[in-house]
Amino acid sequence: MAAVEDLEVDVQSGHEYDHENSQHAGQNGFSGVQPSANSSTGDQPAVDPYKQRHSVLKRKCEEVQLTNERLVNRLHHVKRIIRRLKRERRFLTKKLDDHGDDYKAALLSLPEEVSVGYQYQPPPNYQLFQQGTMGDLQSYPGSMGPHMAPSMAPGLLPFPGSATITLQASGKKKHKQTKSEKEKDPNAPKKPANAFFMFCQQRRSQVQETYYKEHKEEIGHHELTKRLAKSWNSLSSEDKKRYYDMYEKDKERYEREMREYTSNPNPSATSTVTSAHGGEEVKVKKEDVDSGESLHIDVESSGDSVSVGQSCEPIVSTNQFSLTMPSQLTEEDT
DNA sequence: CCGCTGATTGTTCCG
DNA sequence: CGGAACAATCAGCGG
Repeated sequence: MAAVEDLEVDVQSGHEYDHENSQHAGQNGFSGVQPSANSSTGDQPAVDPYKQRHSVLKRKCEEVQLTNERLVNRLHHVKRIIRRLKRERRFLTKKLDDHGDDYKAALLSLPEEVSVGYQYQPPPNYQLFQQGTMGDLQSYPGSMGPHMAPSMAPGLLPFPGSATITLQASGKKKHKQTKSEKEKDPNAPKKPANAFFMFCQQRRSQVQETYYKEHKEEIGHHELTKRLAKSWNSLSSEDKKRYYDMYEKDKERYEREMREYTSNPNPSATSTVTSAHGGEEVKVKKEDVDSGESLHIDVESSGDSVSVGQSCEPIVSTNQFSLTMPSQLTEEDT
């Protein structure tokens, strides 16, 4: 990658030019083989300068290829580390929740510091860990033990920002051909939105409003998603439980619709039932008049299951609450 | 104009 | 078990 920039090579010496020297070089970069006053070309008539150049370039290409392979390996390794650390985080937060520890306040400052400079923050016990006085880390689920800390050292991620971007870009990547190509019926019931998505649907407009008040401009959707994720992560477990319950309700809805869909794959019937999905509920509450009808239809169509209707109510009520009490919600956001 | 991308977390499914 | 896909959202961008 970066080695491509340094392809100006002195053929005779094999050394790379620095940029100052290369200014004296010929325009084609072949100055090393150009006949000069001092070079006695007659001494080495058999050596083809182009072949020399070719071999040097070939060597350079191999080096670049090697570097790329190393980077790819490193990428896989870092991805594994990230997964393990996520597992560890889940484990630790669960433990802290079990102990009733108020760790959320301490966590709030961390993402900001990380987001500003992508500086690696060693965990509190990192020094103890390095000194070998903390063997407890081995008991973490998925812990890599002694290998974890060195691999997360800042020196191993020379381009912190780019590393993150690369991971995310490669992480998402393809939803092109594999599963979706099999049979993606547009009339099939939508998958249930998970707890975080439920949370997003509820809080999206609030965060948008808050941002607009603060910055006098519309929030970008990526920034919006980041903020939602941040506030989701700072949510207490009982607050999250609300949304997990909503997910369970929506899952019941999904399973019910799937049963109907598999037994009677009638496009018109299923499409109306699908409107009970969480995403529709959010759209609904934006438009006052239509919302009444939509909500009504949702509850009616759900028939025996009151669950969908129940899951609707908190959303609407919270949103109304947000409109009347914006200040408190702003506090919640921050 | 249509379709893809990205930013996020959590769940499910497949190899 | 790991990783991909997929749920919502929509501005921005490319073809």
